[in-house]
Amino acid sequence: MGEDKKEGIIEAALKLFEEQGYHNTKVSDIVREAGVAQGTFYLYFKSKEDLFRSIAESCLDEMAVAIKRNCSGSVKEESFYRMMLETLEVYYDNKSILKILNRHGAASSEIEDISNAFYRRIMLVIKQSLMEWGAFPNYSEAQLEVAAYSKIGMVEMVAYQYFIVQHYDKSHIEAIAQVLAGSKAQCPPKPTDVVDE
Amino acid sequence: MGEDKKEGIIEAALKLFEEQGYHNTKVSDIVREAGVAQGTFYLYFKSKEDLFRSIAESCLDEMAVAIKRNCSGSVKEESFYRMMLETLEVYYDNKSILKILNRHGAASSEIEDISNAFYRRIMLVIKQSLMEWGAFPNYSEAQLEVAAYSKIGMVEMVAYQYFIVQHYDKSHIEAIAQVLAGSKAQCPPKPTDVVDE
Amino acid sequence: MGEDKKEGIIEAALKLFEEQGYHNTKVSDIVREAGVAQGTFYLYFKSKEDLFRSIAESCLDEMAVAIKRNCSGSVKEESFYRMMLETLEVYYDNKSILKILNRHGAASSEIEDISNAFYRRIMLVIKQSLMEWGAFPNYSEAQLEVAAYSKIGMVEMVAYQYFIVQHYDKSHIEAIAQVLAGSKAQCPPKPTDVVDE
Amino acid sequence: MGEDKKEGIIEAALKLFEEQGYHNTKVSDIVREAGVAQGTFYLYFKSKEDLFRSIAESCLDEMAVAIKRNCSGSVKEESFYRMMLETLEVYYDNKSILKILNRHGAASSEIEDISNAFYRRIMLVIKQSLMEWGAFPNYSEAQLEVAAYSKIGMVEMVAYQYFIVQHYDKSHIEAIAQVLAGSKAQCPPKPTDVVDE
DNA sequence: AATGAATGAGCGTTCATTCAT
DNA sequence: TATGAATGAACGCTCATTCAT
Repeated sequence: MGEDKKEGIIEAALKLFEEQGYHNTKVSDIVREAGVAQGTFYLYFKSKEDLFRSIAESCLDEMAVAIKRNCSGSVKEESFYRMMLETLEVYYDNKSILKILNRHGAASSEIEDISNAFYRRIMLVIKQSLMEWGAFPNYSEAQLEVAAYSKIGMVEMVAYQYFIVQHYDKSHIEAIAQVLAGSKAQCPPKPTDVVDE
Repeated sequence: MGEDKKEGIIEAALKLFEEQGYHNTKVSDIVREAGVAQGTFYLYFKSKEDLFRSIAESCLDEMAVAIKRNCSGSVKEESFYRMMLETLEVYYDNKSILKILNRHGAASSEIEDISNAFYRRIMLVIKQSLMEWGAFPNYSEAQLEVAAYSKIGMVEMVAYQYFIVQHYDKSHIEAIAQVLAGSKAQCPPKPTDVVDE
Repeated sequence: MGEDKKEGIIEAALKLFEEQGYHNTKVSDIVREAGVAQGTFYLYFKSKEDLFRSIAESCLDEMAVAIKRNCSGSVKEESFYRMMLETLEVYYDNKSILKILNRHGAASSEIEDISNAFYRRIMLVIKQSLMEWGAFPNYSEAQLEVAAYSKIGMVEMVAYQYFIVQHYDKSHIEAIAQVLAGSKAQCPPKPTDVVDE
Repeated sequence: MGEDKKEGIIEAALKLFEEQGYHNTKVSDIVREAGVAQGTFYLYFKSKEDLFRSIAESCLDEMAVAIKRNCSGSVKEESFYRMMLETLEVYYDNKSILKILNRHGAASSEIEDISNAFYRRIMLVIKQSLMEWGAFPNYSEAQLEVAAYSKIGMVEMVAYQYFIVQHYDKSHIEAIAQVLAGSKAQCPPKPTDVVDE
């Protein structure tokens, strides 16, 4: 039953942080949303920032694990397209944390560190794949890292622009991945029922 | 004379926002740093957020103008490399605002809108260039937009990782641009005196 | 068996109150120290203050009884010296409660009343003795009371200064009592290994 | 005008601390009593405890100065009687702080230190006088210190019992001092209009 | 224009107490 | 009797903003 409450607090916080950002969300908002008392919050988290750190940590870890699982070892023909696709899907599934961190910032240097560690982790996965594929045979390690970071940047920016700013749903992922992979497949036009706000 | 004070406040704020973020910087910090009185702040800015908006607006506008100037019309051989290089340089010169927005977030939906408008503006510049170059002759408008956003994502991520997280100086810009442009030139090894923290 | 737990709580509280004072000691500290659950506390005490009252009451009562026993009826030569000595010993043996009340206060008017009643009780014992000894044959009742209170003040201040502030051990009690009694016996020099802090 | 507010806060705090004790007095009580805003409090004091420390420090310092001024150098016939009288008067005039510290405790180890330093300071003044008077020619330094502390204890206890618990007014000071000095003068009976509570 | 003392709404956190098991 | 998760009222403190000078 205790873990139920903890889960409820995390879910409430995730929702509110996404909607209004970390600084605009009060602990009182979170506990009201979660249906628990003010004091209950502090049974499970040392502080509001501790909650955020905990959420960021677990979400980013989950993302890193998923990306690693999806992107490693697949040395097939369309490898790069698949990597983009799988990574986009992970970003889609975790757009809450993406939105929170991108729109509202890290809120503390500890969370910043966690975020930076996340990027480094993904970068290493991608660098590893690039090496295994022999994609850039004459690149140095340092160059491969730049290339890997640039792939992350591509995915993150389009994920942010299309999933968050423009509210695209999952049906466009493949078309977007094809563009990122350099393929020429048709990218469907922006749906008319989805308006930028 | 009044404009001197306004400039002083802006500079102080830019410095402090970069060092500690928007939410950790108090108006009292800004006026102390600027050497003016508390009340003077409100002669020039409606609120703390108004100051941030004003800073974000002008910095991003400056960046957009610089990128447009540097990236438009240059239909030469190494066009894409030049675009990456020029854009990286603009990012380097404006790494303060980049750091503030990436690390600490937008702090209000108005600033978010400004930020999104900035990306859209840059995207249009790049899309225009891609069209002029005939880089992707059979891409639809929508696909070109995805491609353009992905370029911005590349630049922004590497600019963040190398200029901000790893404190690279300007001397590495060309090498990084070459990787982003897909060139094979040697990327200089990470300087030993610069450590990731 | 329940009384074991009650005793444990009282001992834990006495220890913690002495170390950190009443206000700095949480009920959760006490139950942790006593090794019982939070709720158990309220089986034995109405409230945290009720516990303190209970402790103060029983300690002060014990002291009053001891002082009365030691100081009454002994109409011998060195009467006054013996009174000072015996009282100092009682204070020494109860320096915990002395420290709590002197350093950290009464914490409620009820406890204040208990403390005041204690002093009045001791005062009456001493007044009685003074009368029996004929120490101040021409003093009025009121004057004897002032004299009695002044004796208590003497003992309490030196007990506080030497037993609590300066951590003197029992071996100096006689020397101190001699000074209080106006005797000329040698007061041993302050031990060098005990430093005022 | 700023110092007016600071004074107002100090006076309000002194009054409320005396009436209800440090822990029962909220900052909101103090500012309401002083007629200033909540934030104004923190213009003049770092914290609630800082205010208490500041009050304790200045009151005790004032007392120490007054006692030293009154008790030093007067090597006349009735020296000891005068010392008791003057000291009682200082205690009477500062019964607020006496009441606060005795009834409600020191509230922090820093304030405890200030209090202990006060006692030591007074003790040294009294010891000095005892030496100058040749009151105890064959006492060691250590014995003189015990004697000095015992004098302070006498005064403090009777001051507490008569000025605070029993609300005696200034008219009884001389009679009390005579008893403390060992004189035989008549101590007036307890006034009937003043009741112990 | 410039000042800086004053404001007060608002928030994160604590902790004595309760109650279902 | 014993537990310990849950409660919620209460408080110290912050800081963006105002305004009399």
